[in-house]
Amino acid sequence: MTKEQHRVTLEDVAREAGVSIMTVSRVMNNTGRISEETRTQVRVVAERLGYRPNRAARTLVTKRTMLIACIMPDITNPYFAEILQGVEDTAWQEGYNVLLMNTNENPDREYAVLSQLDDSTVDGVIACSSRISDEQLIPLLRKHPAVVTINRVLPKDVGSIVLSQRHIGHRAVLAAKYLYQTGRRRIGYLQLVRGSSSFTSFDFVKTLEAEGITIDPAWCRRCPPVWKAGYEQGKMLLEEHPELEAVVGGNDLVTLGLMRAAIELGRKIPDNLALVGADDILISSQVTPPLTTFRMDKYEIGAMASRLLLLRMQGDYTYREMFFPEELVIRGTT
Amino acid sequence: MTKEQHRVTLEDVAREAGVSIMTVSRVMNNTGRISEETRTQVRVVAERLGYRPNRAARTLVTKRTMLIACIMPDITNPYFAEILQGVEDTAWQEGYNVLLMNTNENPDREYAVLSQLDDSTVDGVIACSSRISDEQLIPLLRKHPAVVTINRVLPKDVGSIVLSQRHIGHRAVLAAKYLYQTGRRRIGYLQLVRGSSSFTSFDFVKTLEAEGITIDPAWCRRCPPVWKAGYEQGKMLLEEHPELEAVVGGNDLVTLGLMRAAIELGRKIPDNLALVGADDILISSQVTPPLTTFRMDKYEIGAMASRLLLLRMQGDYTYREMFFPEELVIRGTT
DNA sequence: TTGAAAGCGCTAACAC
DNA sequence: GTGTTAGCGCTTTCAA
Repeated sequence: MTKEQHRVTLEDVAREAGVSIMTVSRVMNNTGRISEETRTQVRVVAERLGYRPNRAARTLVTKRTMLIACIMPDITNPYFAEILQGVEDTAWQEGYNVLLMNTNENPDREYAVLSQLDDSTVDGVIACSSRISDEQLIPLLRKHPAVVTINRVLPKDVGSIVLSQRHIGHRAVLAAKYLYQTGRRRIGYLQLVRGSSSFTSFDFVKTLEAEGITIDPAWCRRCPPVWKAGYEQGKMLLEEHPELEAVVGGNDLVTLGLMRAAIELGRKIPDNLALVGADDILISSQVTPPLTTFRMDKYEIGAMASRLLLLRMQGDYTYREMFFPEELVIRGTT
Repeated sequence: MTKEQHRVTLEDVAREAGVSIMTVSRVMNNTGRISEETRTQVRVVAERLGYRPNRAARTLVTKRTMLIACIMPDITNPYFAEILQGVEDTAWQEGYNVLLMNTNENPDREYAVLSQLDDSTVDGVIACSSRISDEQLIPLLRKHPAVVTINRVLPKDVGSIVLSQRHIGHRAVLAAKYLYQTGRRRIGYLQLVRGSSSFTSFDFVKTLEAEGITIDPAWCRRCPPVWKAGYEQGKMLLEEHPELEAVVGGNDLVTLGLMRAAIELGRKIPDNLALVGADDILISSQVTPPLTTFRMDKYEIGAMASRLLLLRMQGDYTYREMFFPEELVIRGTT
């Protein structure tokens, strides 16, 4: 396309149609009272000239960008990809486009992204599974007119929230309890390292202790939330602690990484080692043996986040908290 | 955050700092010659007031949005997720944000998305694995100042392209030839249905015939590019044609769906049925047996698309064509 | 039902 | 080095 081409503006259409630019503007936006005659006339001319409203000009005066930002730790993690799909579909249906800000599990990048963002860029922001601390996150979110977080509790005045587990670490504890019920005693934990307050090994040990389940802190290991790290950290964990009878993973990806390592180390799953994941991604049901994990409606989590954001963008600042229950899916690894 | 809050503008900073708004503008953009003294003075005031440039206003005058659109068939397909990651990382490094337009494998939605987009919304567009026909796609792309496609050939004046196989269907043919070499004769094909010109069963049969390999068209089946469809269509294909010795899949997702169906039907892989996929997603290496498929650098494909787009956005309209070679990865299914 | 004027917040171009 | 002026293309407001 030629770069020098004059962009068709309201003025061009108005001149050509023999009306004022206000009339054209009204026709294009379906606002105000316009005679049927003028309306069609303007429509025809606009069509012929190929008129397209200039988004920046409109935004400058209306202060609405029709854009929302979605901040995600890692879109190559199927868990997040599905959530994003839900976010985007719903936003699209309501006439919004999504600015994707993938942070690659890098807290610094998340911080930079959030700092860069402002209300002249987007009308609202969805922050999914933030990897930065409340101390950093909350002040940044406060600067935005409309905010929804996924998997992060927020002061009620900052934004609405969507959660996929009752409390952080809730699934890990459920998993351990289930493993205990099935007779496993030496239960390890692959804790996700996320730059933000997460459910630590300490929390894991303490919580289970209260339930009468004893966990050796040495059975717990910190691990970045990606497959390769699960494989590497999992291998080290199993080598150092061959006595482990079971491991709970922070997400399915790391659990499957550990499972691969376990198989290479000659462990027989589930007899020799039991495994529980956390978010039921497709791959988990397809490996052998299939992974016991927690299922939740990821698409709907994303869609709900979009809906809650929409409400806020429309001026309804009621705090809302949606909880999507997780369901233990028992498969071949336990 | 209070909605009524007055946004800090250049004027506010200028007044407060006792200079003109142009001086502030220059300081904020690091353009023109400004005395060190004024510069720091302005910076301090801007900082104190929390000044943030208004993106819409800037866009209105500069005609640059600093946004690129990335149109993708399905971000829950790990193949596309990785490409998108490459696109976004590279764009981000260059100061651009990415507008994600996921079309859910729906050609109508892709058409709608592309029609809606214009140069007041984004500075450039990357269309990945378009599912609409050239007749629809090319005219829409021509309206954009800067375009790059992934996996789609384009007239040289429309945009640059990034390809992950030599020709459409190239990998399927390579796969069939490889299967033939390993002794398989009755080779089926799970052809991706994509609303756009794809490599059809007819092409598959014809091309292989020229190589001396005979394929019965009844062994070929059309299939939407998602796991579930691969499972369903795969099951029907195998039930109707138990004589099949091997199947080539249009992508890894459908091939793995078919593999699941095959296992349920009691087929032993690879002895009783051999399988070849097409894009080596993580899951393919983790299933049992691991899938023979083609490997390519998906992240780099996306990153390259961003780079080529950047060149065009900077006014270098040289047509460029990048080809990322695929590599056959032989694993347990053959 | 239509139009004129003003201005959103910024930068380009030119003056001083 | 710094300021003034003139818009970018649109919608809001008010007048006709």
